[in-house]
Amino acid sequence: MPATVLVVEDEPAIQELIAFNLKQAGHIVMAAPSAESAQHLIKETLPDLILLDWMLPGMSGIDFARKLKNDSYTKAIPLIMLTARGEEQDKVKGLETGADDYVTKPFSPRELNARIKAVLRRRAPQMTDELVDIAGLALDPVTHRVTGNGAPVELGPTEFRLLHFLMTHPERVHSRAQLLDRVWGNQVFVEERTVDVHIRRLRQALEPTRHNALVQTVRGAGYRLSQR
Amino acid sequence: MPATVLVVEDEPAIQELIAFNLKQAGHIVMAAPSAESAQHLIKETLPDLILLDWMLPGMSGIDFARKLKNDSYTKAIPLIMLTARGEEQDKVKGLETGADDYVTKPFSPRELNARIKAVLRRRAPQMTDELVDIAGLALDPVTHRVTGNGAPVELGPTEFRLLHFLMTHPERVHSRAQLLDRVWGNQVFVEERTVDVHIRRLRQALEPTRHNALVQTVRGAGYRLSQR
DNA sequence: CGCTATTGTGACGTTTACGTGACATCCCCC
DNA sequence: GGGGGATGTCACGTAAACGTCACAATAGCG
Repeated sequence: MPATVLVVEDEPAIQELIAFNLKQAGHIVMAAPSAESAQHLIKETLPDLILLDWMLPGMSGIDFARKLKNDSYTKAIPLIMLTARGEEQDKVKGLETGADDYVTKPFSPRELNARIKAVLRRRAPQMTDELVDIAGLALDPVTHRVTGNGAPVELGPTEFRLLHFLMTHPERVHSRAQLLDRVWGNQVFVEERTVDVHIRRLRQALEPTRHNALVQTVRGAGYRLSQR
Repeated sequence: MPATVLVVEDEPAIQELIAFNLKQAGHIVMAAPSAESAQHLIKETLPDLILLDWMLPGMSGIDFARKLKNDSYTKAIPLIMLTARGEEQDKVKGLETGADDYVTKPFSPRELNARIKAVLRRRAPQMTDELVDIAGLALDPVTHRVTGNGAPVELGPTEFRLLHFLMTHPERVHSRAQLLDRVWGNQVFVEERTVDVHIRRLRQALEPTRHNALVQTVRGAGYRLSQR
């Protein structure tokens, strides 16, 4: 949930205000006063989100936005434009910047945070919402329910995500590092052995329906979910 | 017949105008400035109606409409296209892609509301007006009344909408963010924990008839309405 | 058959998420 | 303009979930 946000804004006061708020919300903030200086910052750090002021010295925000959306390297980065009231009617009209949202100055910190959250949520990697069923073990991402041969299985959030990932990638060995990446998220610092503990908890929960045998240990490599 | 409407429109001025009018008419409004950003929003919130601008940055409104109508998941959602004057010759094309109606810019709020009402009446008998009954808990959207085993249940407006949404989308787990989108509207900036408070008030109101057990907490995920 | 690297397991302290009551504010109707 | 319901937010308590460790068990290897 904490994201790296690049703020491209030439007015120091506004820039600092935004930065302060974003930091409060737990995000990592980078700042650039112009499009030019923002360029290599983007290439270097690949922020999760860019806040781009409409009016900038040098290359305007519009042109910069267009440029970003034309570059395959930066195209996927969500973009929120900051516009001042009065600029919208004429200038926004007909533009094809590909911005994901707009915030009109003056804005409240709460509004900004909400919009950021919304934009980040929308590009969230949606794992398939389809029901997975392997050997009588069924996991439904929509209802968040797991059943073994019809009998309900109780899982904690992490065990649920772990099982979901294993079931959507069966027959394949996953190292602890890979599991940490895909199940925990790549920006967390946890011991690799923690995976073992959660695997155990998962097996324990699957024991009543004998489905625990599906979760297999591959010595020296990691874990695997397999029917055989 | 309050409905949740998604407005896909890239010009903030027009977007805000439409949103204002829809809210006046009692609808819940969500907005997205592009087809790409609208996609996730649709999957998450299942709006009752989509207002789609003809001209959009990135994927055009036409292509997006076609895509929506080809997806079984979104096919049933009524669609109204917004076209600018001079694009009229394309109306036919728009209707061919599966749009249920079109509105030409500039339009009057009255016209827009009328067309929305017509489309909703024609297309969505399942969501808007029908009485919902789950395990003896009955909710009537028309009379705005809720009864548990015949006994009246007193709810505030927000709790009513919350319960209505949960009852029309049962078994499914809804994150706090999704509930904020669907029950509050995503242009309202409210803390996620507020959902908890309203869930509690809802449970409290349902307590006398033991129907509070229908509202379940799914730790780390959200809330769910279920018989089991 | 014994040694060692690797994994299983139980326990424990800490963190996080949720439930709950209180409160301040807003808004509408009287 | 004032009173009451509705709403959003905060603070606090509790219970579940988490991560880590220590030690036991196991498998693989020579």
